[in-house]
Amino acid sequence: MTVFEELKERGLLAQLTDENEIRELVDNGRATFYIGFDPTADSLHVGHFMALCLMKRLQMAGNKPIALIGGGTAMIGDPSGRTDLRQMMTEETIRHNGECFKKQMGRFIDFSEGKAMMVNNADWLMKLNYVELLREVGACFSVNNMLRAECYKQRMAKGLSFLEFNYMIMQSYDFLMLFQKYGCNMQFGGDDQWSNMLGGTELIRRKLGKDAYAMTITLLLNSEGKKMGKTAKGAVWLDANKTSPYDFYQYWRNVADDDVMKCLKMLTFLPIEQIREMEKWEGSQLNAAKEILAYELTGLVHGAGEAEKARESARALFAGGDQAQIPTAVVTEEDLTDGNIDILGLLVKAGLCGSRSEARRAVEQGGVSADGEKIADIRTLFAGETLRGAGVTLRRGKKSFKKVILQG
RNA sequence: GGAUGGGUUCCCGAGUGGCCAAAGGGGACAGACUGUAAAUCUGCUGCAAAUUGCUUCGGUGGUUCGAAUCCACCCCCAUCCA
Repeated sequence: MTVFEELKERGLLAQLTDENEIRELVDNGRATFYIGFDPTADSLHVGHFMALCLMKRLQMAGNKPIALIGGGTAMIGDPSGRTDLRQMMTEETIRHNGECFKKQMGRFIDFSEGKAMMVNNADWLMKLNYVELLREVGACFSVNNMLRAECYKQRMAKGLSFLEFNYMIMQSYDFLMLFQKYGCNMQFGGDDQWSNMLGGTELIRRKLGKDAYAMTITLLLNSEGKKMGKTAKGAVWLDANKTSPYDFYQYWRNVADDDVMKCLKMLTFLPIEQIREMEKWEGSQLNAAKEILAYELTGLVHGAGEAEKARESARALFAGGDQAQIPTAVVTEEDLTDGNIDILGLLVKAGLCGSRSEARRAVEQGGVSADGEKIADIRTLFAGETLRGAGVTLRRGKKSFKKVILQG
């Protein structure tokens, strides 16, 4: 099976400018392609992960990836598919975020010896001259066409600033620069980037009379049509400090039945034959598929060791077993009053509840237990000494656990 | 620059002097049922030393015993006109 066929089989491809040409280039390792990542946060998230996986697959097939850090485009903010304007970020934040991105990407993509490269569009965008740009590039864009672009649709109702309107032009200019500098003949990105990407191929055709190609990756939506990798608390991050390996594991362990196979196909590197076998599973058997999915992804992002630990913790908590791997929180003497700490304070300290009020409700509704014993009284006290050594395993609801240990 | 309509809690959205920590819906959280799934039913959803107190309705001042609600100024958004 060729790379292209595999990508297709896995359902990763959404829109392509020229399927045959792209298949040719990609299957023969002749593509130099780029994917842009705007450093809008200090960590990559699941959405970026899909793109990185695609990069890796294509790299393994001999194509050359360029990871573009959008240090310049982040100064503007992509309005595509957004309902409101992004918060403007300072140059300093953007630079910091860019550095974080760089570090994380190095773990997925091999940047050694010309196998891949990383560039930052701040290098050329920041020094652009306004009038020059308008004459060189602005003349190639039709406002009429831009306004028709799908990516602005949502914003036409709520309002779109001129700043953001220019995003497409910046991204198109990136493609032109990469084409000229590095012979980059292809751009990949999320499906919401389609209009922006077409802007680039169009610009290259107009300025240079040459063909370049664009292809989008299917947005990973769950069965309810929402973007995956988002929780109520925000994105599922790849940085272990922002989303712990255990929480990351649990996110995938808990996907809906209807979404497991799709995730396995699109996100893991398991052989497609093996996934096809699993497709026959149904009912509670799917639970096993979810465990595989969670284990595989945690392994890819945090390493096999962490995946193993997360799986053990989960099994321990849900199936009863070795509890050594449960995520822990630490309290100190300062958190004690007269040598004790009450259940509400403990829940808050453990990070299981956001406030004492919330903790109170959790207890009152019968959702809290310590070492397997349900806590019924909100005034329950824990002597500091009982938290030493093995500590106490707190549970809130069905799925939130924390082991609390007293230190110092 | 002018006219009109707006800004309410995580989101949508009601509320136009006290009965308002603020209807209703969504989401989230918890309970029952389950397979760590979905659906369904129930509870719950500002903070706290918790039958009470404190902070919140774009911002700042003011009127009033009392303001999300009235007044003044300001900021922001949409629509139409220029």
